Amino acid sequence: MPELPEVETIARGVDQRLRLDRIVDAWFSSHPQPFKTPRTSQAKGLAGRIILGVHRTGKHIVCELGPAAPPNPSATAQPWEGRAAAPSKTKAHAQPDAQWIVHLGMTGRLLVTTPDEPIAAHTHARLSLLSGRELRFVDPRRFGRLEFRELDLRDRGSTGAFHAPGAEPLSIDADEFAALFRGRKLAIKAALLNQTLLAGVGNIYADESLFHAAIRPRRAAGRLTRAELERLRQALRNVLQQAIKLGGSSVSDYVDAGGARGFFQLEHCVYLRTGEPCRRCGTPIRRILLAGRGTHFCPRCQR
DNA sequence: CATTTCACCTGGTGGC
DNA sequence: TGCCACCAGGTGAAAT
Repeated sequence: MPELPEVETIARGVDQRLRLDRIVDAWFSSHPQPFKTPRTSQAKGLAGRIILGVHRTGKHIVCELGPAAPPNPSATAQPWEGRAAAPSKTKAHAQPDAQWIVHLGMTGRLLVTTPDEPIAAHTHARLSLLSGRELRFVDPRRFGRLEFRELDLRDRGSTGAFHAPGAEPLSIDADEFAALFRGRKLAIKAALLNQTLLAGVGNIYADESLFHAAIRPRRAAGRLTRAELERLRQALRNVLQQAIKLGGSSVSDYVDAGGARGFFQLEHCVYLRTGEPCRRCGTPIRRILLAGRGTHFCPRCQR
């Protein structure tokens, strides 16, 4: 489900709730698909580690993890009875030396729950935490992926050790943005969806940003004028920022880390509005197939 | 190399 | 109610 705004919302929600909490134990389902790193390695690698912070890159959620053994020897002697994610100065200064990387695929959810919360169907991971809560990964279609990696010495302490390959649409400048599409013959919509060019744009925000930039999805990426590309860059940035403000788009079942729905679906101008009147000109929104994806646009506003 | 197509999954919806 | 076709936020491998 999740594109950049949804993934950002979830990452922030998990970060707020679980920063400086500690993973006590990890359970995983027996389905093989979600595990980019073998389940057993993940379970072994995660157990006992502290969560130093959680952030987004592209459509990936990255949990920065610290050592399993508390750096303060006196803390080792204390039983793990703390209920809150009680931060201590030593913990706060610890450097990440491992990462848990979550990709939600189409239907993945990452939820912070109480342990008594009923286990949803298609739950593939449950991390129990020192605070008594759980971090759960639920994914009916199993397109999501979980990965655990230890950082080598070179990457220690740098929160950027894992990067999505493409550029970040919220921070890319006009020159870099234009360069991404130069000489390319594929449709601009297909280019927007290519994660090695731009990281984080999916079907909803590709369609919505092309509408706001008044550009037809089928236009060849390399044939757009500099002015059109700049319109597109700003439209994309505005749409993504607004969507983050509204907690993402809940089209069918998206919810954030606390189970709350987003509201940006109320602002959609074209996505899943086939046949409905364009919000700007009243012309019925058209749907075509492009790059194998449903593609929605206004035939009058978008040229 | 650039680009397109398809397989991977389950579930919801709407037509008959 | 059942059955079926079609649709769905993503991506990576295979084909072109």
